[in-house]
Formats: sequence, C-alpha cells, structure tokens
Amino acid sequence: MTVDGGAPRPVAGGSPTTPGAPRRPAARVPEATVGRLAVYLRALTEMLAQGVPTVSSDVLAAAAGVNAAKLRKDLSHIGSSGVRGVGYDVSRLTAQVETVLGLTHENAVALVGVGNLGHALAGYGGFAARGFGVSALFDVDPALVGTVIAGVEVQDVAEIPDVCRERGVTIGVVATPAPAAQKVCDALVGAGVRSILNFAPAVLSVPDGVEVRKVDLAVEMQILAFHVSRRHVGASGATGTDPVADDATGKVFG
Amino acid sequence: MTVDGGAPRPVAGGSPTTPGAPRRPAARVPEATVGRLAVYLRALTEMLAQGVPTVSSDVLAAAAGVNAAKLRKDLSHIGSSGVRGVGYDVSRLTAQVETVLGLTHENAVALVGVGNLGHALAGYGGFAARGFGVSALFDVDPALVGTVIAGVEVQDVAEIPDVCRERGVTIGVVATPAPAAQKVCDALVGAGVRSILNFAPAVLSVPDGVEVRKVDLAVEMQILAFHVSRRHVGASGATGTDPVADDATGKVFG
DNA sequence: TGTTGTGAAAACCTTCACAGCG
DNA sequence: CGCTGTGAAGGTTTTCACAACA
Repeated sequence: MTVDGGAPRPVAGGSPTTPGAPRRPAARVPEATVGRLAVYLRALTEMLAQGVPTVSSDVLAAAAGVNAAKLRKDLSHIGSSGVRGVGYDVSRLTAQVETVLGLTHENAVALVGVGNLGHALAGYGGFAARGFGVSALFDVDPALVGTVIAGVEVQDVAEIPDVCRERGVTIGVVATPAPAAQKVCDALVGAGVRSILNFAPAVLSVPDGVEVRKVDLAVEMQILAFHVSRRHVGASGATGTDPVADDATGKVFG
Repeated sequence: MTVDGGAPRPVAGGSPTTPGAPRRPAARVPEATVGRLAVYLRALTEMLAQGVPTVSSDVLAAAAGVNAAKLRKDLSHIGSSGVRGVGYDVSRLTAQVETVLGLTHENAVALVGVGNLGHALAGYGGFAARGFGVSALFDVDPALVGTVIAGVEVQDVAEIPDVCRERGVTIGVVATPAPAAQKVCDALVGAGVRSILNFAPAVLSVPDGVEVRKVDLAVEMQILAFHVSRRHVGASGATGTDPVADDATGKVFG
C-alpha cells in the first residue's frame, strides 16, 4: 500500500516531449487510435473520390461517428499536419493514414476453414477491396480441397506451412469450428504468420509477438442482449431477485 | 446529426439502499466487463457439460484467456459469490452470468441482407445455438424474397416495421451493403428495435437509447496490417524454422 | 476569422497486493 | 493452508478548454 518503490517495471519511456523537434512521423500510436484510423480512412477515401480537397476535424469526425477532439488527438499521434483555420488536406491525410496502417504494401492473407462462414468471407468485398489479397485457402474437408473459391484453390490444411511461407502470408484468418482453431493457429504461427484474425469461438494461445484479434458473433449478440434486458426498467423484475434461486439448471444454453 | 457515440449518461438515481433486498446482485456493470462475461460463459458452459463442480478464478481465467485478478473484479461487479479457499460453483455462476446478460429469455433476431455474408450468418451456429432465434429475414432482392433459409422465409425489407413488431424482434442484424445500411437501420429503429449489430462498413446514426455494435472486417484487417508493418524486429527470414514452441498451454479442458 | 494541436482534468480500465475467510 | 473479494496504485483513453496560428 505504501509506495515503497513499486514494481520496477520499466515504463517504455522513450523520449519525452521534444519541444523544438521538426517533425516526428509516428512515435507510439495507442491501440484505440489504430482502430479508429481505419474508420477515418474509409471516410477519407470516400471524400477523395468525391473530390473534396480539405476537411475539418469537425466534418471528418462526424463522418466517422466520433468526437472531433478525439479525432484531433488521434491525428496528433501520427504526426498530423493540418492547417489551422482550414483543416486537413484530404489526399495528404489519406496517404498518411495508409502509411501508418501499413497499407502501402500488399498483405497476403491465408484463410483457413472454408465452411459456411469462411466461404462467405473469401468472397466478401472487405478482403480483396483494400489491398488484402486472399492468397491461400485451406480446409480439412476432402470434398472442399481442390475446389476454387474466388479464384483461389482450396488446399489441405497440411499444406499450411509450405504454402504460407512460399506465398509470404502475413495475416491468417481462422474460420474453423472451435475445436480445430488452436491447431490451425499453431500451424499458422509455425509458418511465420504473426497476425491472426480469429472467427472461431475459442481462445487462442499464441507465443509472444503474435497479435490475435477476435471476432465473436456470440459475444456480440450477448452484449446486445445485456443492453436489451437493461432497457426493461422494471427495476426489480429481472435482476432484482436472486438469480440462482430455482432456475439453476443451466438450460438456457442449448 | 452528429451521433457522437459517448453520451455522458449520468447515473440515473440508483437507489443505493434497498431495504427489502438483502443482496445486491448487480449494480452497474462496466462495458468492458460485459464483453468478457460472454467469454466466461462459454468456458463455464463447457465445464458444466463436463461435470466440473467448482472452478477457481485462476483456472477460469486461463480458460477465458484473461488475468485472474481481472476475472475476480469482473465477477465482483455482478455480485459474485465464490467460496474462499474453494472457488466458484460452476452451475451457480453460469446461471448468474446468464441472468446478467439477459439470456434467460429468448431474444428474437431480425437479419437484414441475405447476400453473401448474411446468408452465412443466418445459418451460422453462433446465432441459433445460443438462444438467439433468427425470427425474420429480409432483403431487397426480389430473387431472394420468398426463399427459405435456415427455416425462415425471406421477406421484403418493406415488411420490416410490421414483421418486427409482430414478432417482437429485439435485436437487429444489418448485413447489407454500406449504402443501404442507414435506411435499414432507420426501419429497424422505427420498428422498436433498440439493439443493432452492424456488419456493413458504414457508420450508423441512431437516436439516443439505441445500442449499435459494429463488426467491421476491413477495420480488423487494417489493425492487423498495422501490427504487421510494425513487426520488423530481427530475423524474419523465410527459412528461419521458427519453432512454434507448443507449450502445454492450450486447452484447460476438452 | 476559423481551426488545429495540446496540456490538463476526468473517466475508465487494469493490475497489484493483501486482508479476510472458509 | 488456498482462495476470494477489494482498496489502492498504475495505466490508458476520453474530454475539455484554450493558446497558437495560417
């Protein structure tokens, strides 16, 4: 409780404020900011297509669905260069955000699990559109191996190491059933993939240095369900009484 | 027009002392906690199925991929009742989490946009399996209207108001192309839907009191791309034979 | 003028460390 | 003993408000 020095975990100090520095392109971009940069980029791209030359933080923030102060703070983290009294040059800012996000080079994507969801993902515009080419597809099902989806042939999961290395895959997408997810993940990591997007309802264990992001349908639905039941301001209705009183059979989940 | 995500919701005069109720099951659950409760629930369900009677915060946390202290803090927010020296009763805790998440009653779901992705979602286990019945499907495409997917007939989007009201839809899923998303969203909100899961790459404007969650493939990919480009630390050789180092992490259960 | 960029404050979330209890 | 529950510390993110400036 007393301060007593505390754990000597060295804060990644870096360089404190550098007052007269000319320009620092990107020092340390907070995670929360990274997630929003992609949203800004979408709005910027649209504006660019429409020929809008400059945009103010107010307008861009509205288009992205965030607060203007937050947007400015975000841009300050990537070393933004707006013009006071005018705003941001759309094309310049677009290029800047793309650079920070690492979109200036192609990212080869491998998608594992070409079932119900995976099949849809392979054809989804979201992938191919923005410089993410689906370079490889994998599945265990012999009936699927050999078929061609979105112009890419499905291969056996046993090929993951070889094919991923050969094609320089940097991003892996796991769209398998939960029980297979960890094994597939291990194979991807073994092939040098260090960024994984996981659609399977399972927790993936990865070594340090591998980034995993999770898209979990059930979790999203349950979060919404929470808010639905919150809206019933009947006060003592749902949550007021002992939840475990008699209905403890756990039947709600199939 | 600015939707501005963060309405500073002042704590609506919560009655601090409720003399009649001896226990306070859930006061105010932080958003971050809600998102994790769903993950805990999945692990708990599996343990329940395996007949595990009790579980410690350590083990449950490992299964959910979080820190044990965080798990305990989360559970403290929902009025947890573990037993010191023993752990948590799995079936009791399961029921408690389900109650907090509002899973004790069915949630009727309407899915709009039965194209590539929407079609897959309609059949995805994540929906139907866990108490979220897909009660209605909608699309604009006349070729799709009238077809039956996963046992539900696709109806025209013009029917959204009537059908959603009639079937008591509480959660709407938007899986349309971006340009149609806002209109669809408005229709859902007009039909009384106050929780929306948005798969379209568009920012949705909703009135106060409506909860929108977004699943954005492109954003996820770009976040990963950011980390890929950031990972230029030593030896990324293609022939590097990176030992995957499969330690004994992984599955705590089944 | 109108707008950016940024300290500082506030809110939120995570982690630590240990008292308290079975 | 082992484990939970929690105050307090530490870290991150959001918001505010305004000086600086083309």
